[in-house]
Order: sequence, then structure tokens, then C-alpha cells
Amino acid sequence: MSSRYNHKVVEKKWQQAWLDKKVFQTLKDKNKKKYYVLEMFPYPSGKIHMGHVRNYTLGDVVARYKKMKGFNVLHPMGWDAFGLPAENAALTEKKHPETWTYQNIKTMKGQLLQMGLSLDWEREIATCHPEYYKHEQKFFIDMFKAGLAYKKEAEVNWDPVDKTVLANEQVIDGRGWRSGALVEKKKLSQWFLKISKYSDELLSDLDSLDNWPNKVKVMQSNWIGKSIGAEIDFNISGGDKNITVFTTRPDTIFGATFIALSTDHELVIDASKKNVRLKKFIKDCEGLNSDKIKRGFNIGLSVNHPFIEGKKLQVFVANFVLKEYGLGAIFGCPAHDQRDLDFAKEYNLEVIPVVKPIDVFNDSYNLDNDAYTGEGTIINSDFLNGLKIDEAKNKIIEEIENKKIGRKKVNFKLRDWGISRQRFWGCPIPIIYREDGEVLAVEDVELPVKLPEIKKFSESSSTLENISDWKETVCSKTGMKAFRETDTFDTFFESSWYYFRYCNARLDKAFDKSDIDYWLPVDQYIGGIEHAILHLLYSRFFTKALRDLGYFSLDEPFKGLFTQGMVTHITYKNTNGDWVEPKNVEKIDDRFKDNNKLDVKTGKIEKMSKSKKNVVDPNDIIETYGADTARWFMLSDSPPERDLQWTDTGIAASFKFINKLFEFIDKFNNYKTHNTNDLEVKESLKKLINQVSENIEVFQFNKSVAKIYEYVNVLNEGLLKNKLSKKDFEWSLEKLSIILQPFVPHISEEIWSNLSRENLCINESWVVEDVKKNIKFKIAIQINGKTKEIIEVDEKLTKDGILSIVRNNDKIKKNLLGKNISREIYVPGKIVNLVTL
RNA sequence: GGGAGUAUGGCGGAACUGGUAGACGCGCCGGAUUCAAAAUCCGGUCACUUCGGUGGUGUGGGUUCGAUUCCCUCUACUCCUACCA
Repeated sequence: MSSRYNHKVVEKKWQQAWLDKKVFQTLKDKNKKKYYVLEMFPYPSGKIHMGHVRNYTLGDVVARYKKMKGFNVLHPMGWDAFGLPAENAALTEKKHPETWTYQNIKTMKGQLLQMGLSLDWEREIATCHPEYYKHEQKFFIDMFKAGLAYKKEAEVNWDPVDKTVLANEQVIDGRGWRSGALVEKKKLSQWFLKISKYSDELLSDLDSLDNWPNKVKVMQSNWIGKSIGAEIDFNISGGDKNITVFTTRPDTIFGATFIALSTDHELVIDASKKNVRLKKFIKDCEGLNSDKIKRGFNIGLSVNHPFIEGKKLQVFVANFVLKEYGLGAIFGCPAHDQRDLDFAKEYNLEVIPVVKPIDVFNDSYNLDNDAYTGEGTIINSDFLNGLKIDEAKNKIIEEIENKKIGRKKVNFKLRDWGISRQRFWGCPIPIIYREDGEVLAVEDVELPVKLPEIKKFSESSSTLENISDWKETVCSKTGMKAFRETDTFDTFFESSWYYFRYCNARLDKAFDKSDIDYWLPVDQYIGGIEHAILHLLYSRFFTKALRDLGYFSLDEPFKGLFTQGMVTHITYKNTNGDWVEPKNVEKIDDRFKDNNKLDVKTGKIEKMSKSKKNVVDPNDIIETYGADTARWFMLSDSPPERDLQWTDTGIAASFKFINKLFEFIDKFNNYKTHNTNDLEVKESLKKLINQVSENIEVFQFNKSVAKIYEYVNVLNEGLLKNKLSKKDFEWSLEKLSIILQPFVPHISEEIWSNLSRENLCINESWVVEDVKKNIKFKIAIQINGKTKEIIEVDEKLTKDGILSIVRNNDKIKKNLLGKNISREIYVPGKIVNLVTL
């Protein structure tokens, strides 16, 4: 009688075996080809969620597969451990952020261990540990000294009631999340990293990232936002001062009818000092949705049009001109820019068309309310008349440069990265402000600048600003009094370089160049699409910056990137309109009820989230069904890049399959051998084995899963029909264990060990089978492209031979009655198509 | 407004470089087992059909001997981005 599969015992046993034999501990080995698999490390929020389970399962498939393929695999894990939730927990749970964080790490590590992941835990890191963050303090100092880090004024969200700076996510509908007070903008002096210096390289190197999803490259490219245009100086009437504007449409210069400046333009700030109404206008602009309402203020200046003698343009301050892009100044050409047209209508400004669409014949055509931005011929523009747009751009730029009133100019949307956060639970910025006004980097020997030890964490200690005995210090060189910088790093700072640290996580230095040379770049990085821009762009920037600071010679950190889909679940709502958790929904006679017996309606399928209560806890699933079942479900059906819909029937099916696999053990042990030379089963299995590998290589694990199902079906049918000798059965199970190993490693080891093999299955080599070429081919016979019959033919047959079989086939003869064949098409090994008139 | 993507049974999804559409899983239907149920096992499952066939991959067209696959049109949905001059 078969013993029932006990996943708890079996999974624990193999997890222990892997640990005992240090199977996943990796050492540098120059003789072996390396493979670095990395999943985005988690924030230790408390416990893992299904998104993690999916992410790490995908990575584990790759890691185990590559290991069995003979690569020296690096597959590490760590914790993105600084961040706001720890501060919130500190306030509500009355725990120090550190205590809370390390407790969570412990819990989550336990969960990851339960999943049976092939991780090298010797390399575990936590970014809140001083031995981690001291290195990034050093990077910052290097950047500071190299001019890559600098300070400037920037706005923050200020809660006037709590008297604290709020992170963007703490501002809900313009109000502080705790106090509910209207959030104010406040200017603070903050630290920035000069990512803009790398705009061009960050953009052009995207081309070299062949193994990145195109989608992500497009997003980054848009974010960097390169545009080519010109700067043009407009001379202010009655003086020799200029207003310089940026434009990508210098070809429309003859259609310019006004100048508009942003509210923080130098000239505007000057003018506002003497003009109360202007000051008020600037203030009013803050609350204005400029997308809908365009407002301007004539500041009483005019400039001379550089190409039209005697023509003057009025100068406005306008709410729709961006502050931090270009020069904060534009020329308005209402005919060919919708925003300018809206503005011109509002203030009755001239509209002069200078580009004529192909289907328009009148030079003074009417634009109504739609600016024309398409292709066309230049008109009303003196020496540009008759040119195409691109030709006109070149010509006018040439002219501008000749006249020395402007220049060709490339602009980027990408802004420098503001890294200052006015928070407690982050890495201190290693800077001191000396009493004589000097801003100094902390000396290397004094690193790390550790966070202060505080007994009680409260609202008032949530910024370092208020901890005076930490803040006050002395300059070690001069003995002068000094204050520490009290801001901490944006947590993207930690995650911008953690993948380097894994190379040698316990080294005294941040890393060793030879380790980086060996392990980097990451061959396969896996994570959510939500990091498409910030994390990935910052990491790319960090790599280039550290390269230029002399740490190594790497250009790009992530060779391959894969962005997995979300885990979704149906939502439930009861008649009171409350969301209901799936586990509290019961089906009674075709109707859904919650545990208060209220009717429940099913809603949309959405990403699992606490607020919609449609989460399934991995803990419950692993407890009830085991890690293999959870992993198998994560890999079945849905292609990894698409959303995966969680269903109870799906997880049940996976559990059923794992049990089915387990039954092979008894089946084998009790199998009476049969004398058979039937090769059919074995040949089909070989073909399926190869298909499993092919699909892993291209990240289509759902197809591998389907092929494994087929394998099991073919094997079971072969057993049922006595087509396998015991030896072949053993061979089948041996191969089955191997192809199962990356997907469901525990049951794989269990089957493997029952075959009395000495080593662990994970230490086996992956299999590639020589598939005998079929001697017989199946050929589809079509008439006019419609399949009528399928025949088996010998491979050696010629076209004529096959065609004569086809012509003599009864079914085909019948179908051809009264028709004449006009053409015969034969694709070897595939089809015959008979074309009739 | 701009950009990217998706569309195949009741559902999730297969179909190699154009060559047998619906693999595999779920669900459903029938049967076996059971006092009964669960579990398990076996069979069936695109639609229509006069059982010969016919139609069918969001819509309409095109290329081809042949189109889920390539090209054009339209529609719907999803995601990103949003005054970047």
C-alpha cells in the first residue's frame, strides 16, 4: 500500500541535505564559466507575499538549471532594509526600527528557506548594517570630491502640523497622511547626484542591452528624453540684455508672436521684487492646473524679433512654462504648438501660420483651435520659404550661428537625482558643516557614520535633526565645532550597488576589482516592471560613476533583464460594499457568502493587495501543500512576463500533480519487468526532455511545465500498456528527476534517491538526448490549402513517390472527382498541397 | 495628447523560420469505484451538421498554392507617460 506524500517531511529533509553539503555555496573558480542570477532583493516588510514567491521561483529555475548545465552559479539574497515602513512601525508598535527590521528579516529568511531556493546564504546582506552602508558613504565622498555630488535648493513636502518633511507616499490628496493638514511646499538645501552628466551614455548604451525587454528600454529612453534644437537669444528692446530661449522648432521662428518665461526665471524674480501684482500671480500659479488653464502676466518688456526688422514681441510670465527644463524660457508660435495657441487665444495674440500642410494651398489658412504640428512646407518666412521642416531647421540654425545670436543645442529631460531624505531610518550622509562655513566630507577613517542609538523612538526623533548630541560634533582636523548633515540617503542609493557587494559580502573593502571582473555583469536579473526606470537607471548610473572613480571597468551592470508579471486574484465584495478575503468566501448552492452569511459578488481580477483583501498568504499555501506545489503553480500556465491569476483550482491541480509524481516511487518499487523492445515510448520521452530545456532557455517555463505533463502522461501510458522494461522505467525516472529539479526540487530529489543514486540530483549534469530521426514522416495532404488526410510515408521517398501515393489515396481520389489538378506543392516532411482549378 | 503592448474554446494558455489551429492544465459532461460523498481511475469536450461535410484565431481588406503567423484599415482592452516647447 502506498504511503501518502508528506511534503513537510520530504521538503525539510532535502533542504537540510542541501545545507549540510553546502550545495549552493559558491566560490570564485576561474576555470569555470560563471553565471550570475539575481532577483531584486526584498524590502523586509514582515513576511513574503506571492509576488516574491513568483519572482524567486523564476530565478531559482534559472539558477538550478544553469548549475546543472555546468556553470559556476552565483545566486545570492539580501535585504533592502532601510525605509519608511520601519519608522511607521516604530511609532505604532513602539519598537526601534532596527529591531523591527531584523525581526522581519529573520521571519522572511525562514520563509525563503522553506521555499527550497538555491541561494548562497553565506553572502546575505542587509543594507541597514553599518558594514554595508559604510561603503556607500565612501562612494558618496568620492563622488563629492569628484564633483558628482553637490548641494542645491529643492522643494520638499512639509507637514505644518506634525512639523515634519513627508515622503511623496505620505502625501494623500495633498494632505499629510497622519495629521490630515494641507501639505506645503518648502525649499531646503539638499544633496544631488549628477546623473545628468551621463545622459548621453545612459541613452546610447541602451542599444547594447540586447537581453533587456524592449519596453523597459523605451521607458528609459523616454525618461532621459533627448531632444535636439537650438538656443536663440532675443535682444530686449532698449538695451543690450538678452532673453535666451530653447526650442526644438527653430524653423517656426517667423511665426513667433510672444515670449513666455517660467515663474522662477531670473528676470521674473527680479521683476517680482518691485511688483506686488506679479508676486501674487506667481503665488497663484502654484495652485493652478496649467493643463487646463493657461495664464500669463505681461511683465512690460518687449524683445526684438531677430529676423524681422522692427517686429517686437511681448514678454509674459506663463504658468505652463516648465521651470527646470531648457532655460525656463520659450518663444510662442501659436500656429504650430497647441499650448501656445491656447495661450494666444486667451490673450488675443497674433497667430501666423508658417508651415503649410500638403493639402492646403492658401498661405493664410485658418487654424481655428487646432495648432498644426505635422509635416509641410515653410511659408511666410522670408529665406526659409519653400523648404521642408528639416531643411528649414538646418538652415535657420546655420543662420543663427552665423549671426552669433544662438547655437545648436541638445537638451535632456533627465534631472539630477535628489538623494536627501529628512528621515531617521536611512544611511547618514557623511558630511559635516564646520562653524567657519566649510562643508567637509567625513574622513575615511571615521567611517561609518553610524546612526545614533536611541532608546525611545518618537515622532520627534524621526529625523536626525532633533538628536542634538549626535548632530553636534567637532572637526577632527581643526578641532572646530561642527554639525553633522542630518539628512539620510534615498533608499535607492543602497539598491544601486548591492549586486556588487554580493561578490564578496564580508570583505573589508566594498569589493575587490578581480571579483567584479569575474562575476559581473549580472547575467540574468529578474524583478518587477515597477523598477523599469528609477532603480535600473540609478544602478546603471552608479556603475558608470564608480567606473569613472576608478573602482572597475564595467559599463553596464545587468546584461539580461526579465520583468515578471504580477500575481492577481479575483476580488470579492459583500452587500455592504466591503471587500472580503478569499478565505472567508464560501460557495453555498451556487451563491457566494461571506462568514457573516452576507451575499458576496465577484469583482475584477486585480493585483493582490491588502486594500482589496484579495491576497493569498504564501505561508498558508506552503503549510498546506508544500513548496513544490506552490512553485509548480507559479510556473504553470502563465508565461512569466504576463500576469498570473491565482486560483484555488489551479493550486489543487498542482498538488495533485506532485502527488502523482510521488506515486512513481511505489510504482517503480513494485514494477515487474516486461520483455519489450518497444522504442516508441523512450523516443517520445527523449524528444520531450529536449523540449523542456529549449523552453527554459527562452524563459518559457509554462511550456516546459506542459512538456513535463506530457512526459508523465506518456510514461504512465507506457507503463499501463506494458511497453517498458524495468530498466527503461528506471531510465525514465532518472531523467524525470533531472528535468524536474529546477522546478520542483524536493520531489525531484525524493524520486532520485529512491533510484539508489549516491549523489544529490542537484549535482547531476543536465541532460540532452540524441533523438533518433523518425523513419516515418506524417504528411498532411491538402486540397487548396485545406487538410483532407494525413498519411505516413517513408523518409527516403522522393517527391514523385509521395505524390503517387497521394494520388492513389481513396479519400483524396474521392475529393478530386471532377477536378483537375493545376499545381502540386510538396514541402518535404510536412505537407502536400494539391491545387485545383 | 504622446508612447508601448495585447486580442485564439466556458477559463489559463499552445501552435518551430507562413504548412494538420486548440498541445498542456482547469472546468464541464458521461462512466467505473463507493451504502453515499470526497479522493482516485477511464472516456468525451471549438461550433454547426442531412455525419458526406461546412465554418472558425477581435473587425474589414491585401499578399500567398496555403495566413493565428506577413502587410494595411478599424475596434476593444491593458500598461507607461504626460504641458519637456
